[in-house]
Amino acid sequence: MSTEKQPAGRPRDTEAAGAIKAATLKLVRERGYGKVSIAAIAAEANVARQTLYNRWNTKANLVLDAVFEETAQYADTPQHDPNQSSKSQLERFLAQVFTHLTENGDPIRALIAAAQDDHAFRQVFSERFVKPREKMVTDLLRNAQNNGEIAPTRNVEMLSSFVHGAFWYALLNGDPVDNDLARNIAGEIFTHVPDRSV
Amino acid sequence: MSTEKQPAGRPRDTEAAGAIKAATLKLVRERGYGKVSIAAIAAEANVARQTLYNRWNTKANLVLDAVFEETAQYADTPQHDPNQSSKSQLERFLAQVFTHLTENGDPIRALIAAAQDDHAFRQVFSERFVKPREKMVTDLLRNAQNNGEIAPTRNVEMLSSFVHGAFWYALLNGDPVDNDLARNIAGEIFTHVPDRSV
Amino acid sequence: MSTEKQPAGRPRDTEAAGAIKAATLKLVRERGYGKVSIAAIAAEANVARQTLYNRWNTKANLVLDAVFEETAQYADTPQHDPNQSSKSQLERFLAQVFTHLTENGDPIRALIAAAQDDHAFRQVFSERFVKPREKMVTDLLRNAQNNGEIAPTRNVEMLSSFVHGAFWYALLNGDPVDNDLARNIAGEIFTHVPDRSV
Amino acid sequence: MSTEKQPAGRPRDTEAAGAIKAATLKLVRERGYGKVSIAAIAAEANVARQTLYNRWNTKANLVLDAVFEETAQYADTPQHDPNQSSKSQLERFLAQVFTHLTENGDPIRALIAAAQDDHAFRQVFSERFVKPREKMVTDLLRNAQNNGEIAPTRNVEMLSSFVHGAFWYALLNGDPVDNDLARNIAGEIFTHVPDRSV
DNA sequence: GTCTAAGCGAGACGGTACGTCAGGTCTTGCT
DNA sequence: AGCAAGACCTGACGTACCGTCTCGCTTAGAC
Repeated sequence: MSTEKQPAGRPRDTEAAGAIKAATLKLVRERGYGKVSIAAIAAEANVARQTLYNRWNTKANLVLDAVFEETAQYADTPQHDPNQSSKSQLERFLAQVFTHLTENGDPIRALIAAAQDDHAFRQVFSERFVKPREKMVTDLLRNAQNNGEIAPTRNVEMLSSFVHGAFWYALLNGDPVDNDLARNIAGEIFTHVPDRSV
Repeated sequence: MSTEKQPAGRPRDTEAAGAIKAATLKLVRERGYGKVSIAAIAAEANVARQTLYNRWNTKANLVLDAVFEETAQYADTPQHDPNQSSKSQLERFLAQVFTHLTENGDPIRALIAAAQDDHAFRQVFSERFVKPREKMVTDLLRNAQNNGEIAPTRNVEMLSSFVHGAFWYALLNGDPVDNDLARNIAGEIFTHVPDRSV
Repeated sequence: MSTEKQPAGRPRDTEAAGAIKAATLKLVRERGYGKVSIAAIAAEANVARQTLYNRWNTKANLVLDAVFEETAQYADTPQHDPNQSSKSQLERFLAQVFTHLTENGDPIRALIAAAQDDHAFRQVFSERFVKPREKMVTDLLRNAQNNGEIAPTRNVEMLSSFVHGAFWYALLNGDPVDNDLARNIAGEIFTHVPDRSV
Repeated sequence: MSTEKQPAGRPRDTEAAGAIKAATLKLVRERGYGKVSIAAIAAEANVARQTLYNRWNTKANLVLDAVFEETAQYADTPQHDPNQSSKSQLERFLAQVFTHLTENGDPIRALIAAAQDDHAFRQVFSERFVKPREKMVTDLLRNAQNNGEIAPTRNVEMLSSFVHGAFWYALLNGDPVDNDLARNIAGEIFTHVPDRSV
């Protein structure tokens, strides 16, 4: 039972949005963000150029939406599993993220790049994409801290920054973002645990 | 007596290159990378557009050169000073880098952005800009490890990644890159080893 | 008691047509034909764009109707008045037409312009607007010829052409279309009368 | 020996202007003014769209130039020939003009139409196209008046208006503009003076 | 009193053209 | 051979209209 009344006028083509996002991801993956024109996306989606402008005011916002949709599934907070060490949970979470990141590396790097040129877009990108992912890791680490897997003196926010920073750094510098990296990050974040005595 | 024979024809205007780089930095700082056209740079430098193309094939390369020149002074490996803890050395080094980074935030973020769209440029940028800076930190940390300020089991490369990743992450997300960040990074990297000397 | 059966469905809004025509004339007079969009007319008339398309298939046809309505009153054949010379009758008729023409100069010039681009419209425009007015003058002149006010050898159709041509020419070239012109035209058409002997 | 110094920079492609004008005339004749886009002209002329914008700011101005060039040859004042009656000279002049007019009817009607929407353009069109032609006829008629072929009481300007008006009227209403019209116009202008020489 | 048919307001849609802007190349005369 | 100047080709941009369409709602006569 929907309480939302349909607005006046012809309703938006329900398939268009999907087709456009799909076309966007496809082309950006194939050619790279900078080499994809809005006209090309519209053509690929079999949609008028204006239709696209009706919904997104910017290529960056469009790509953000497209990637975001693809990505939404990975945005669920990883379940806390008392049978697994936090280290292993982090590693598995990162591995999963990295898989997606490797597939969509180009669009995502393009988004980060686009965000550098447009303050407003950076806000949105941060709000919708960056912060939620950061929070997941922070939560996981805080949990670990509560469990004693991380020393109480550590700054979890900074550790979370280390985690994200490490793979952003790799991603943006063209270094591989893979299972090895996931293992190394997790290993180094939790490595100090034995150091409890110090 | 120069051993280099002057090539035929009019020699290059020795002042042009400097004027162009200065104009580039000025405009990019004022308007942001994406809103500066090559024509605008040439005009600002009182130089023909072609003169610019004679020297750089790309806006990105030009900005890279411009920033690089400004930046060269900060690229010296920090001297190892046995009277200071490595933690304190790292913090001071980062603080110094961050000062420069804050001034030139926009051009540098633009460079990182530009690198995402152009593989070749990413190589050059990495080679000339990223790797040298990374090495300084890695060296510093390795030194600390040799001194016992970092446990021998730690992965210094990954720690270095953490350091750089952390401020890239902050930089690219519009978070402040300041002395606080420097302190926090250094603090968290060296957290398990009390800062004896201070 | 109307013999026309009302067709099924909701009847047309009786006020819409009038409002649209009024809005059309208003806007065309204010901005000029070329700078008025159909959407603007619909907005001005507080009517949906489609309502407009339900009644006219073309901006030109709409303007034609709008001007035609305004103009219908001037389309009555001037009464033959035996107490006035034909010359004076022509002059008065032209003066009357010119007054209206000066008020509605822009829409009418726009109609003539529009007619140049669209053969079908030119037909309609000619049939509904041009020919009737031409006939009035031709009739007046023929009458004058019968009265001996114009030599029997003259070609009245061509003279009528001269009359209309003269003020079209003035109208389209931005020259004033006023009482002076009316007097001059009438004067020159009837000037040869004394020449009867030749 | 040209005193004009070449301006700095790459000189304009000398062939481009001609090619563009030729393409313009060709397309306008084929499709009609309203159905020719600037892009189509550029394509037909094998020239970049921008090149066209570099030289003309408006389709109307471009067509004006194109037609004007084609037309310049007809702009010479007809020589006064004492062996021919002015009536016959006028008829021959009109016949010549009408031939050109029939060939280029569409572009010229389009120019007249375009002039109705744009005040500035109407000025230019009048100055460069209309007035010179009007003057030729006026001169011819004045000459005839001096010769006694037209009564001294006649208003030559108005007669000239009749001549031009008559064929504009025919042209704009889709009536034929041919030798018959030329003969009729000349005949009616000179009607009261027997054409002695013929 | 429902049913059916059409008009209406609103606004999305596929198109076409517009004028602008930027990038990178080229072609002049001058230095 | 470099330089200033500027034209050229290319291609993308965002905007404006056009004429058509598709909704929900309204307004009538027909059943």
